[in-house]
Parts: sequence; structure tokens; C-alpha cells
Amino acid sequence: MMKDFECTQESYTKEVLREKGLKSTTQRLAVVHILHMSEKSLSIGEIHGGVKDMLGNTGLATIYRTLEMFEDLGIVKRLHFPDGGHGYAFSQGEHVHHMVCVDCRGVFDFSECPAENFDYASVEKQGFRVKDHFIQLFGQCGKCVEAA
Amino acid sequence: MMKDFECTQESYTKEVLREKGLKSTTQRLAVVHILHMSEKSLSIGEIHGGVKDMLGNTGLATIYRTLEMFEDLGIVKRLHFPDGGHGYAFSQGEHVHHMVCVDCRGVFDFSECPAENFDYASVEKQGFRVKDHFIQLFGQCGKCVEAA
DNA sequence: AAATTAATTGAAAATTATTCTCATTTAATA
DNA sequence: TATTAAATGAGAATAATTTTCAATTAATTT
Repeated sequence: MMKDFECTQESYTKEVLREKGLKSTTQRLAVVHILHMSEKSLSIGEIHGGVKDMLGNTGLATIYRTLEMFEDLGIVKRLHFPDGGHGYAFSQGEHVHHMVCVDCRGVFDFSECPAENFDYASVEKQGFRVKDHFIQLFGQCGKCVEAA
Repeated sequence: MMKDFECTQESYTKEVLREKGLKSTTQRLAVVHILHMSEKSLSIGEIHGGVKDMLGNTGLATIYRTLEMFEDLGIVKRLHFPDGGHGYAFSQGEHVHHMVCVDCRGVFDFSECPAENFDYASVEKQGFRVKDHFIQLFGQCGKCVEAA
């Protein structure tokens, strides 16, 4: 009987990296861990802080490099806030969307696609071809609704 | 018979500004004009360049201030590109969405909301209240499809 | 039409965010 | 264990954004 202390997110990430011939470095796995632990989306600075807490010194450039790569690989999703800031949330490579709380930046993901039944052809003017979409819902989470 | 050289966008903007007790400065109207003339979304730098062409020297800070304000007022929408960059497009205060070409950053707006029939309640977990949404479609415009 | 006034601007400095370079380290493989 | 290509860290370089404050301007009043 095999023990497996790895969480799904961690082994998923390792798998994706291996498939692409990329290395599963301590830093990269720490980023996954930090994001997975958090119930809110995290800024670059927060992720950097978290990784430093886990590993000791870690270059900020590594965090940038990792997040960019993770976003390309679909491991992480970059969220956009009204104030112009960005947050990152784990997205496990599936087609999930995020609902974010504008007060605390809490993030809730869901797999139902709000545009699921949309007829893209109806808006594809002048030969435009829709390839992808980005959807993000804004609102207030339960805690912030109560606190208000 | 009154002459009216103003475009809808310009008078719309003046109206919104007046309602809020804000001034219709030359710089602000120039930003509207530049965005309205362009069939692609523009970066801050491009807008700044355009305004300088129209008015001579103009502070970059003014462009930032104007765009932030316009976004709050719903006059302009900030778009997010996969490379992390941002673009701005006129949005006339209505509920429009944008389809952007990832090659040339061309922007096409449409009023049909892809999430129109979505039941938000189905994803509002733990008391979350959805207040707004951001939707952006990605793809290639007709010209870039041909060019490819 | 000139005076008034509060909002806005420009310019430059300050801050923050992001990217780059390259010598050193490390994960994966042989 | 040795090898090697990929990845990291540190800090410099660059780019993006915000701030400050004196000067200017749009809207309003006289």
C-alpha cells in the first residue's frame, strides 16, 4: 500500500511539467502549494512572500517566471481587479472560471461556463474567429456581505 | 438649423462629465477622440502619443488620470491581453463586450451578452453575491486570419 | 466680458512593477 | 555518481504608475 502525501495539485503540476520536459523545482512546487492553500487570489508580492517563508530566500524573478509559465500551461489563472491590480489563482488546467470578492479578493472557482450556450457566430463580424474567452465574475463573498 | 460637428461619443462624454461636476477639458476630449477613431484598442502609450499629436505636449500623468476616471464612469473599458499588457477601448457607457484580436489587438464590440441567460445563483456559493462580470473574447480578426 | 474659484494639468521626482543578464546551482538522466 | 540542460538568485536595467505642487484652465458668477 503506497503512501501518497502529495496533494492532487502538486502531482498534477509535476505531471504537466514532466510532459513538457520542464523541471519540478522546489520553487515551482512551493508556488503551487501557496496558491492551493490560499482561499483568496494572491498578488505576485504575496506569493513571493509565501515562498520565502517556505524556502528562505527566493528571487522575485523566479516568481515572475514561474507564474508566467504556469499561466501558459493553464495551471494558474491571472485575475484582473478593478483597481488595476492582478491576482493569481490555481486553476488545475480545467476550464474553470472565477468569482472574486472585490473587498477581500477571495476567489471561488466554478466549472459551469456562463457563456456555455452562447452562439459565438452571432458576434463574429468581418471574419473574426473566436478562439477563447476570459470571464470573471465580481461581487462580494458571504463574509464581506455580512461585514458590510 | 443647428450645426453639430460633435460626434455622439464626444457629446456623450461631455454629458457624463457635466453630470458629475467634472470638467470637459481639451485633454479628456482628445482621449475620447483618439479612442473613437481607432479600430483597435490602444495602450496608454499610444493614447498619450495620439493626444500629443493633437494638442502638443501633454503630461503622461493626465492620460493615466483620465483613463482611470473614464473607466470608473463606464466611458472606457480596459482590456487585458495574454502577454500581460492592457488596452483601452471606448465603450459608451453601455453594456458592451469586446472581442479582441490577439495578433493586431483590433477590437470589435458587441452588445449581446454571452452570459445573458446564465443563472448566477447556481454558482453563488457560501453567500457570494455576483454584482458584475467581465467578459472578453479572444481570437483572430478577418485580416489576421488571412495574413496567417 | 472680466473676475472668481475649484478642478485640472504638466513636469519631474518617487515609487512600484517587470524584465534581463550571467555566474552559480539543481533536477533529471545516463 | 557524472553529466548536462534547465533553472535560480542577485542585482542592474527598464518600464509602468503614482505623487507632489505650482501654474493653468473650464465653468460660474459678477
